[in-house]
Amino acid sequence: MLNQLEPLDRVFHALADPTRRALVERLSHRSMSVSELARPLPMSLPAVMQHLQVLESAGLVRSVKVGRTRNCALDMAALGQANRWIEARRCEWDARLDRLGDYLETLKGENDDDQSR
Amino acid sequence: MLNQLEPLDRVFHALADPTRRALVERLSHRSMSVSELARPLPMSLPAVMQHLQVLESAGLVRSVKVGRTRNCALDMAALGQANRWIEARRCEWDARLDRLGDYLETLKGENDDDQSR
DNA sequence: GGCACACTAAAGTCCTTGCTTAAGTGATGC
DNA sequence: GCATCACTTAAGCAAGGACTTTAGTGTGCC
Repeated sequence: MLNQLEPLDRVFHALADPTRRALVERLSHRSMSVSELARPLPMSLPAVMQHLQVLESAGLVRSVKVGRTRNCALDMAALGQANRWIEARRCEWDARLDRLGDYLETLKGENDDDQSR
Repeated sequence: MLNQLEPLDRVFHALADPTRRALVERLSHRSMSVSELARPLPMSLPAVMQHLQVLESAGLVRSVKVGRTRNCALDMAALGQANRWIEARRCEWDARLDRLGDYLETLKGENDDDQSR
């Protein structure tokens, strides 16, 4: 990774970890505090914090400190970015299949011409 | 990462690298040989091979050897998997917003009741 | 005030990644 | 046959990731 970390790098990297996906999954139901998120997980609280920092720097999670607790909420925008990249690939893929289909149609047409001659 | 690598882990991890996304992007236009994929990239051919192996083990790319060249093609199925995971999060998020909306409606209704008394 | 609670920061360890170079292997073309 | 082309394998290495433990910091409650 020679170049600056692009947003998509951070988003996909954040989602590549099962613990972080589990956090996102639970936050998609409702927002929670750090310790509430950490409670069911088989690791230390600092570890969970670090995962949350990864998610936050990817833009997937936003958090605000209220008193001594930090409340974490999902931010769908970053997920939307990832989604759009994937959708763009599908579009190009479909366009490719269309071109292939057109090409085959052309071949078929030429073949018909040959036969009608 | 204590547990076995889940499919989604591999897919998102594969997509987290800009070089690999570029490969997927070009393969979404048309399939290519390894050296054709490697030509524009500023790294050695073994490095590109390793990226392709990551993509292939994630199920994003399939390849067949024809003579002495290996032809690589995109496999949309794995991308679909990633897409579905993201969509599922969005659904849950929307459901959460609906519940919130219902709750606010309920409050409003109760408030109206109070006023009509 | 003072104790507990909810984080936060720092340092250290071990494993994985993303490259590199060098040395194969196995078709293709003359 | 033999050089060339298109990979393939292996080894090595610097950097980054996923934890840990230990030691703070700032709030809330009695």
